[in-house]
Amino acid sequence: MIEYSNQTRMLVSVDCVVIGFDGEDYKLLLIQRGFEPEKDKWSLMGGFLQPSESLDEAAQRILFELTGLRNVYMEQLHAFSHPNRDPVERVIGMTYFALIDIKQYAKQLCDHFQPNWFKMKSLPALIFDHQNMVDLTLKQLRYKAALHPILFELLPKKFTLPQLQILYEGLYDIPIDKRNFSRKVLSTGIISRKQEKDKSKSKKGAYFYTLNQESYHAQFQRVLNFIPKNEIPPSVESDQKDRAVLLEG
Amino acid sequence: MIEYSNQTRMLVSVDCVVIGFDGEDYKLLLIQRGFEPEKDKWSLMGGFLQPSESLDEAAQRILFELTGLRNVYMEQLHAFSHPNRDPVERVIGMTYFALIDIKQYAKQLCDHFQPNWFKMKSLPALIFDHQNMVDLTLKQLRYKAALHPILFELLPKKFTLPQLQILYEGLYDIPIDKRNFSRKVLSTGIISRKQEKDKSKSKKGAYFYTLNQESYHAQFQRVLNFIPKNEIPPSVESDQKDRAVLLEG
DNA sequence: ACAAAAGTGTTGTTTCTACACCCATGC
DNA sequence: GCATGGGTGTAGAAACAACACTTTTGT
Repeated sequence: MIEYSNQTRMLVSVDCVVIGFDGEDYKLLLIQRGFEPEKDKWSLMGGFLQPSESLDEAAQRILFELTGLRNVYMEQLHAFSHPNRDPVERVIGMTYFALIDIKQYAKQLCDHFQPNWFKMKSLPALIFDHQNMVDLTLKQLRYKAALHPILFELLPKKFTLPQLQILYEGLYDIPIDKRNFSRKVLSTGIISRKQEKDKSKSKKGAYFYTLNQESYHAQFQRVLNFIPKNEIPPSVESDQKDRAVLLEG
Repeated sequence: MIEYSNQTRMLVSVDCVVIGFDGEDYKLLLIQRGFEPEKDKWSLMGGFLQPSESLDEAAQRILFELTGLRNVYMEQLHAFSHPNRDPVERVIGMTYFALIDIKQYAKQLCDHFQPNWFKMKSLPALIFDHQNMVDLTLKQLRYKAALHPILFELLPKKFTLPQLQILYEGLYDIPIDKRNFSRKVLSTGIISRKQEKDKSKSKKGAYFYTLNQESYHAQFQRVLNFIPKNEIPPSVESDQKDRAVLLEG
């Protein structure tokens, strides 16, 4: 048999929601769409799935082509499939999300396509249903980060406890008690303190920490509790796949 | 513009992992594939995405066509996309999973296609990558059920605490202390005791309970803890989307 | 009367939250 | 010397796990 008869074939796009954190705000990486329709409007990093690649491979390829980044934390999130989501023709939109160290990106920036960071709180209008993809990513991120140490993916190799705390406070838009927070994080053993201090933000300076890779991977499956239970946002439902894959370039 | 040029269109299939529980064992609903290749081999409930329907709609349609069931708990799980996963041609496999009350199904059984229940522990060989889909579903179910009261979807309207406990014990293959278990479950307020008892399994009889819909939906987002923390299987990673949608037929 | 399953309470341990002061430094 | 942000400890409350006996009733 050569093919299935009487069935409709359709395009499959991969759209990557690329999230960064600059120490203060969550940022989203957007690009100006290079072709019609909606040419020059802001869009997620996207492209069409090619015949010889899997979705994971396509997501990596697209991210690399548009940003120059590899070896980034990435997950398949959800398929958006409304028949008219793309006005041109039927396109199934597979959403992936990526968490990246924004400074790492600054180095490797491939600005041929001039992607741009926008503050998550003030995004421009996005094409098609891309805003839905972003919304779902944030929901997923809030859910997952409440249970697993995923946010470390957004930080540079060396980071401080105050930085980490701001990261969590920003995601849930809540204040967190620093004593309880540091006790919880340190008790897991996933980070270790360095001699060195970051003096850029205070006179006293804050100790740098680094991730313990082994402990990090071990803890990843465990259900943690960095966020006070009552603060886990009710909008966050359940659901999840398990696929925390560190895609390898 | 009429269509995107120079891009490859492909088939999209929807495959439903339909899970039931008969009071003792987890069961999987399989069907004998109706067309070549692999005709008459055991397969998940599947079909091709049609031009006018979304994936959610396709999943509902397929489940209904093959089993006669509507209004069933269903989630989009993951897209399987290896280029050669179907030997005939490129097909993107969208996996959904459904949890159903097996007795409800017995009533509404549409046996035109003769689907068959198999014990999860002794499945026949499945076509293509369907076993991977089942494996991922179980992983997801174990993860999610440890945090959210999702397993109630597998029980009939009226059920007993011993039944519920067997359901949890079976999923994780662990024994659970019935005193702690009942205290935890009851303290959430998601079920209420009826006068009536189930005397089919003991002389003394076990009280029937029913779900409190309001409380159930309210609790659904909360992170629960029916399973002792150390028993949450380490194989279960993180990841999830949030999409606990009760698809409406 | 006894076997089989259902139901229920207590205790010690751990984990959580709430909360306030001293420290180090650059200016 | 003082303002700024960084670091640390304790105590009361809540949640958890471990554990064993009594109840019901069909035979």
